[in-house]
Amino acid sequence: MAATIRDVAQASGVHVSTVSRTFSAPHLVNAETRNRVLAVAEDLGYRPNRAARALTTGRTHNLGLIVADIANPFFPPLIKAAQAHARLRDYHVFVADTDEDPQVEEELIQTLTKQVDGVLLCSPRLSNRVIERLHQDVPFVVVNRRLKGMSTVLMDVGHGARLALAHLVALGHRRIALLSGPAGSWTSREMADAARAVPGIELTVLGPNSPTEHGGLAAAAGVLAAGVTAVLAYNDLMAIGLVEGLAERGVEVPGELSVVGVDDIVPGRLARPKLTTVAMPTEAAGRTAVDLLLQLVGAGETATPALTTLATHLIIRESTGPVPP
Amino acid sequence: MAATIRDVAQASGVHVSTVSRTFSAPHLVNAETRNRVLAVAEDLGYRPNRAARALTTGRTHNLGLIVADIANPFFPPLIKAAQAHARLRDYHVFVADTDEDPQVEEELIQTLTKQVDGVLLCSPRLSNRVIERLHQDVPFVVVNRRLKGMSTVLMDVGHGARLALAHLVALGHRRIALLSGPAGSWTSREMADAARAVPGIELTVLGPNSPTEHGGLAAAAGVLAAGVTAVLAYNDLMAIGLVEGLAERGVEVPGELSVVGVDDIVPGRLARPKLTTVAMPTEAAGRTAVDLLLQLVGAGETATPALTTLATHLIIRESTGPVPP
DNA sequence: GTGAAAGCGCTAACAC
DNA sequence: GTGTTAGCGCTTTCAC
Repeated sequence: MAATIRDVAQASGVHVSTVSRTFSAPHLVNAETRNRVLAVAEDLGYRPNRAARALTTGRTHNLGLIVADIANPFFPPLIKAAQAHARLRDYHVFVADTDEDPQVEEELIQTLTKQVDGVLLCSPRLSNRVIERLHQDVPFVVVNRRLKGMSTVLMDVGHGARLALAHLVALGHRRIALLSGPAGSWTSREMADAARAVPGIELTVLGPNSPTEHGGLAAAAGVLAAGVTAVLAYNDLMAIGLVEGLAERGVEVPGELSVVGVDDIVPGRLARPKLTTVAMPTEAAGRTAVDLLLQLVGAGETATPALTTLATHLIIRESTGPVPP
Repeated sequence: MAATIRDVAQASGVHVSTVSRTFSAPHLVNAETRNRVLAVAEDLGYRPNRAARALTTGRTHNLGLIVADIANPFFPPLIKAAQAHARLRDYHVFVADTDEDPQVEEELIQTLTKQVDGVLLCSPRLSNRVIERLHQDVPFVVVNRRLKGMSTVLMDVGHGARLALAHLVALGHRRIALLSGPAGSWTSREMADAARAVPGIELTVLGPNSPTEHGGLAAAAGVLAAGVTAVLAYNDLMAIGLVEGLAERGVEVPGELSVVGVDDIVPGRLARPKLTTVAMPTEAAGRTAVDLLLQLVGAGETATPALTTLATHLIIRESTGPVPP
């Protein structure tokens, strides 16, 4: 059985409140007493119970981080950056995976709510209504989704899509397909809006698709049927799957069809042809999100939501080339 | 402000204990009363506070999962399998990343201890001594590390190494290098032990190396200096980095040198040449670990540690070939 | 079937 | 500088 504050109090001949102070407000206790308490605590292997502490203070010093799919290489750099950044500020980050399921997402948020001081919501799939309701119970920072009244970190994927399309147009492409992502994805809608506004191209929007390798693989037939010469995919995973699907059908990339992804994940750099992609500032997003969240947590009721938009850029590699004759 | 049990009690004209029972032992309360309480709770948006509940019951219904590096594609499938498996049993899994830092690992375990019912330790880097000490405060299941007195899930990487080596020997290789992993890795030691026992080969052990793409890249020079014709790397990431490093030096794989990885991660399948590798049963490991942990949690003090060893197998792809003449 | 009361481990006034 | 006391949100005897 782990030692409690009472055991330490008893063993060191002081009262529990003194032990409590020794840990949460050391300067308020006599150096001599403090040392004795500390020694006894060490001896008994006592560690303050954070959950119990949270019950009275209302502060857990934990943050929750919810992602749709840990297996998507897009998220780990964001997670790691957030964790490292939070740790410097004496906060711990607990990650949970929703498996792209809104129901699970809601359940996880509910569970986390009382065990953390704030939640980082990455690319949520939940409806605005539900998010707003859940928001009443715990501070949120939302990444890659625009929600009024909530602190938000956006990656400027609209700009990224324009860069990608400009690159394709410069290579001579006119008939271009956009492989959209999951329903409910802000990023996907943002890309589509940006793409539709680009003049001089004939855009076909295909989707929604699963934001995975398999989603891209499954989309290959539709892409060929659409009669386009270039494709902008919702993300790199989908782009990689598409390239595979095309290869299976004997279609060469970039010889016969150009493909651009979004995210700049590691596998995109490893695949052949190396993937041309819109790079997303995932690490900066993780750090910024933690900053905004801690700001909210510190401010309490008076918190003012903030919006940060992070820049994206295009990385040209091998999966794009001139339009075939 | 979130509603508490007291708000619900007041609003539905019953006492808190009845509300409590409605949620934790519904069969003990009159159907009519129960429905009224449920309706009021729903109305007020009441959710039982799990942290407070845990304080009295000693059960949080949360599990902690500690990994060295979320960004290593080896872990996500294990994490996802564990989460899915746990959810079916009404448990939530919180993931934390140690960044390969034993100090951080210890800190995270300390923090998690009181907020979860048990911890899944994947490929821990901590010393046995420290793990044993921490184990006194919370049930552990350890994955890929052998610790007496603790429930353990092992992947039979020794057997995998033998399969890989046999494959290389069959291709004519005799001078083979083993790129070992991080210090403190059970997997790495296990591979080395198995490899050293294989007769008829001349083994060079190189390392320790960082279990990342960069680690493999950095090892390329040493591999060439060793004058071997084939390499077995600690994991796929390292193997991929090695292939890159060799390519930079104009050495072709598998033409001039054969490379085998371990793990069977997605990027290994995407890279060119496609990586020959020892497949690890990561998903089964995640599920098994949760089972063992829940068994421990349910048993309380009387828990008996169990050991499960999971089989590995070899996947031959393109990064291995006959020894050059 | 429901109420009353004690208590989980801790903090935070308030006394002294 | 330290002790006393109440209470965070909940469960769990024990009465009734």
